[in-house]
Amino acid sequence: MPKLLDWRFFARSVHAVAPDLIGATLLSRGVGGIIVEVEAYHQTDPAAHSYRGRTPRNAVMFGAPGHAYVYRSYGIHWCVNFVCEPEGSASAVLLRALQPVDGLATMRRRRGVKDERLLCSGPGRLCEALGITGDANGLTLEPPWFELRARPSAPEIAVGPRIGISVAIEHPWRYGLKGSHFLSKPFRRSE
DNA sequence: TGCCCGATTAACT
DNA sequence: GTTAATCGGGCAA
Repeated sequence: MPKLLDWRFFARSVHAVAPDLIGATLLSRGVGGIIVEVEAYHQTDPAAHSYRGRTPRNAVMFGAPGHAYVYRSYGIHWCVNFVCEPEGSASAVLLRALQPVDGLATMRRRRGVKDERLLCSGPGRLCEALGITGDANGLTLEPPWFELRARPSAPEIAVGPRIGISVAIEHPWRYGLKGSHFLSKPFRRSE
C-alpha cells in the first residue's frame, strides 16, 4: 500500500509543494488518478484570490494547510486547490489535470464523454469528473473524502507560465508531468 | 445598487 | 482561430 500524504506535506512553500505533487495519486471518494498538472498561487501574487485580503469566498486559503479551497469559475465550473504553507500564508496549489485511473465509469458518466483524455484535462473538467463542488470547500485532503498517495518516484517535471490569467503572467508557476497526454494544454518544448 | 469580468469549457467558423 | 454561456465576487458610486 503506498504511503498516504497528510497535511504536513502541504506545510511547505507552495513553490516546493506544487512540483512535488506531480505524479502523486488523488482520489475523491474513490475516484481519481495521477496528478499531471498544477499551478502555484502565493498570497503576494496578484493573480491569487487571496492577494487582496481575506473575504468569505477565500477564507479557506487563510486557514490550515492541507485543506481544499473550492471556488466557482465563470459562474459555471468548479475548481479545486489545496492550501499550502503555514496557516495564514494564504497560498494554494490549483489542480489542473489528472490522468484518470480509478472510477473511470463514474467519471465518464459525470462528464458525459468517453475519451479518457477529456475526463480530467482542465480544472473544471477535473472537478466534474471527481464530483467536487462547493460542498467540498474547507474539507481536509485526508480520508474519508479525499486520499492522496505519494508518488513511487520523482518524475520529469515540465515548467511554464500559468493559464487563463491576465496579471503576473511572467511567472513560470505551472508544473506538469513531462510528456503526459492528459494535460489541459501542452507545455512548450524546453518548458 | 450597479457594473465589470474572471485560476473555463464547448461549440462554433 | 472566435465566442456564447452564466453568475458571484469585488469595487465604484
